[in-house]
Parts: sequence; C-alpha cells; structure tokens
Amino acid sequence: MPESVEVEYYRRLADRTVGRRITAVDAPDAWFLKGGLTGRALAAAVTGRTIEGARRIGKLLLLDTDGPTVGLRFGMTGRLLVDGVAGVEDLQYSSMRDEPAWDRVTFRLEGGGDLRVRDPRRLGGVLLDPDESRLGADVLSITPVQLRQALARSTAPVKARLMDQGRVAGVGNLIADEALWRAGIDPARAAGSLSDAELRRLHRHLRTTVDELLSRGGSHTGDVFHARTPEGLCPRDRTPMLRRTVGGRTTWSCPKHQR
DNA sequence: ATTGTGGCCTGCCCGC
DNA sequence: TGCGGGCAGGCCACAA
Repeated sequence: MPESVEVEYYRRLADRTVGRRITAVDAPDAWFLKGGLTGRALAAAVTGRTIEGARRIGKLLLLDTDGPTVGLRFGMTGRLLVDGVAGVEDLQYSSMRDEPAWDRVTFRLEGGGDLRVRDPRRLGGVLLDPDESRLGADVLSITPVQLRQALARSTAPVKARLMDQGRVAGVGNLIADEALWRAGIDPARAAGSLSDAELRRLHRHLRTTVDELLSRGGSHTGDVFHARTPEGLCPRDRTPMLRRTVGGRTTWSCPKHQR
C-alpha cells in the first residue's frame, strides 16, 4: 500500500506537472474531498493556477501552485497517474485494473494530459492548504534526536508511536514491521522503554529500511514481507513468525530475536 | 493529554 | 459455478 516509499514515487512522477497550468478539475466523488472542501471550491481555487512544485511529507503529497497548495492522500489503495502513466505499477492490496470509474479527482492540464488519483476503495482524499504542522518529522530525514522525542516517555507500543503520523510521518504497517524486525525490537514494547542503544539501532534501521525499499521498488519488497503468512518463518533465524494485533494493526514479528 | 477501539471505504480471495 | 464472509490498513471520531 502507499506508504512514504510509494508516495515518494508519486512525488517524482508529479514533478512532470511542474510548470504546467491547471485548466479544469474533475471531482466527481464528494466523499474524496476532505475538510469541508467541495468540487466547486476546489475548481475555483486552482483553475488557472500553475503547478510550481511537488513535495512530500510522510504519506502526504503536496502540489504547490502559484495560489493554494493541494494535498493528496492515497490511503492504502490510491494510485497517482500523470498523463496516463502510473507512479507505481505493483501496489499491494490494491487493484491493477484500468478502471476510470475509480478516478476520484482529476486535474486537467494545459496542452492536454492530466494528473489524477485512482483509488478503488476511496480511502485517500484531497485537501486544500492542508495543515502541514500536524505531521511529525519525515521518516526519510528524521534525526536520532527527533526519533527519541517521538518515542520518549510513552507507554504506547513502539509500533503505534512509529505509525502516529503526528510524531513520525510516513511509517505505515509494512515499514514499521520491517524496521522493528531488522532492529530486533518487539513491536509491542512500550515506546518509552527503549534504551539509548535501542533507539540508535531503530533509527539506523528505519532510515536504511526506507532507503532500501525505495531502491528495491516498494514497501512490499522488505525482507520480512513474504513471511507475513500463517506458515511464515523468520528470514533471520527460521523461527515461526508471530501474528498479533499491535496498535490496532495486523503485526508480524519474530518471537525469538525481537525483544 | 494520551491511549485504545471501532467504523468507514470496497475489491479480492477463499471456502462451501 | 456463484455467492457470502472475512480481510486488508490509513484515517478519523469517540470513549475512558
């Protein structure tokens, strides 16, 4: 599903729209417009505007125009298409069908072409001038100090804190499980119970996990991904993987080396 | 404030 | 062969 890795691919794809002017907006699905936004208001705000940049904070894609900023969220099944090209071909848990009925918002661009969000399950959304201050440090650039601050003095499971977008932006279920597996930390541990050494280890693995998933091609390319089954064995020590719900999410971990 | 839970969205997969 | 239940997880509302 789109975690920070996929949204980073989307950002790179969206770079193709920089310098192009928006001529029209199609927003047929009112549910997809968030924060009281209407199709009419969105069209009025951005029609005639030129896209000046594409940024990403966590899982939020931001399109800066010479007017307002458009925020795009992809949930777990949303794909970005620019001029008919998909930002991600292989999206776990979504559908690869070419189904225009799933286009929830389309920004038509001058001279032909467009940028659209295709989301079968409608879990994503569009925001106008989203409040960026509500997001924590981005996982691709988070510092050890920021990670410590995000986890310190919390009794919540470390995995839940990692996935709290207001503390660390961009960690979804697969990245959380992969990084904690690599760091040898039990996802259910209280976030505030990590030692300095464990915090440093987690920070290192978080960064390298995301770097590797980016170069491999997606959040589903982690070492532990194929072990997320009832018969799955830990790729490191061949121990049967443990399936639990942690932080409200299906969680796979190794009961032997994750402590 | 913090933490946990349940609901929403709907295509897809499995078993009968 | 068709059908129905369960599942996936990001996000939000709400409760304690």
